[in-house]
Parts: sequence; structure tokens; C-alpha cells
Amino acid sequence: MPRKQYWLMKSEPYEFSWDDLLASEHQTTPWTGVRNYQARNLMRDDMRVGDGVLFYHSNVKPQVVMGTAKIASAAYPDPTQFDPKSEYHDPKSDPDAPRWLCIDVQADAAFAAPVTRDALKERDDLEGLMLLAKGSRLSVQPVSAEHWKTITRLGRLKVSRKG
DNA sequence: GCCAACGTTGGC
DNA sequence: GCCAACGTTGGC
Repeated sequence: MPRKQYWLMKSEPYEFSWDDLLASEHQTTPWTGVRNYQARNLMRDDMRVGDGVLFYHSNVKPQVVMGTAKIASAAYPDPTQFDPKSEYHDPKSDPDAPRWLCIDVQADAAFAAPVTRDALKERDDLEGLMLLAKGSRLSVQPVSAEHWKTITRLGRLKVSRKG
């Protein structure tokens, strides 16, 4: 059994949000639309069922890690690449040798206190976190076990209330 | 809205 | 196989 690994997956919430994931059947969704070879290769070669996922809202204010999810399937061909009506349609992908893959993602636990990007940046124990690297655009990123521990701890903190 | 960083495309 | 042009990502 390979050691459990950890990932961060970005989603623009107006495309697909954490709430959308919670509202999905079995709180599970196929992670379709990845059109980057490096991200595809991570899904194909490195992700394993049960791996941990930080669910991140990108391209919004504030950018925030909403909670944890799990990899719920091995990689399989992304059906949207063959759907002419999909914005992710790829006419150059051969059905006999699909170019793009997806995996299923299942919600695990919502953070009591969603962790903002700003909060991550303020810490001094997240050096090397790919999300914070300049110019990092990869939508599927590996996260070290140490960084996973730090971020999930932050997320589980009770929200402090004033008054 | 701007723009730097990055990936992909296509001419040569 | 190089690399300029182009399109996209995504923080700011």
C-alpha cells in the first residue's frame, strides 16, 4: 500500500463550488475539464483512492480553502472531451486513446473556519506550498503531509465570535 | 481591469 | 526542434 498522499484542487466557485460538491449525489463529483498535461499526469500516475484533497476556491475574493475531500476513483477518461456541446470538448482527442482524464472527488469535511489565502501567506511554516509560489497556475497540486496537517488544523479551529 | 507567468500552437 | 505569437490563469 502506498502512503497516503495529499493534494490541493482549485475550482472557480461560480463554475463548481464547495456547496455544489455537498449538494452532489453521494457528495461526489467527476473532476472534469482538466486540460493541462501536468495535472493530468498527476491524476493518472500519482493519485490514489483515499488520498486527501484540499478544496480551494480560486479567482474569487477571498480565495479560500473550504474543506477536505477525498479521491474517490482511479483516473478514467473525461467524458466532456467527447461532448461537442461541452466547453471542454476536444475534437483532437481520439476515443481509442483519450487525451484527458478525470477522477471522482468526494467531500470529506467542511472546515469550521475556511482558510483564506491571506491566512496561509501569513504563516511561516508553509514554505514550499505550491499554491503560494509565484506564478503557480497548476489546478491540481501536491501538498506535503506537513502542510496538510497545518492547513487542516487551521480549518478545524472554532470560529471565534465577538460579543 | 491589469498584467506576469505559463502552456500551447504553428511557422519555419 | 526552435521560438515568437497567442491564449489562459489567477492574484492583485
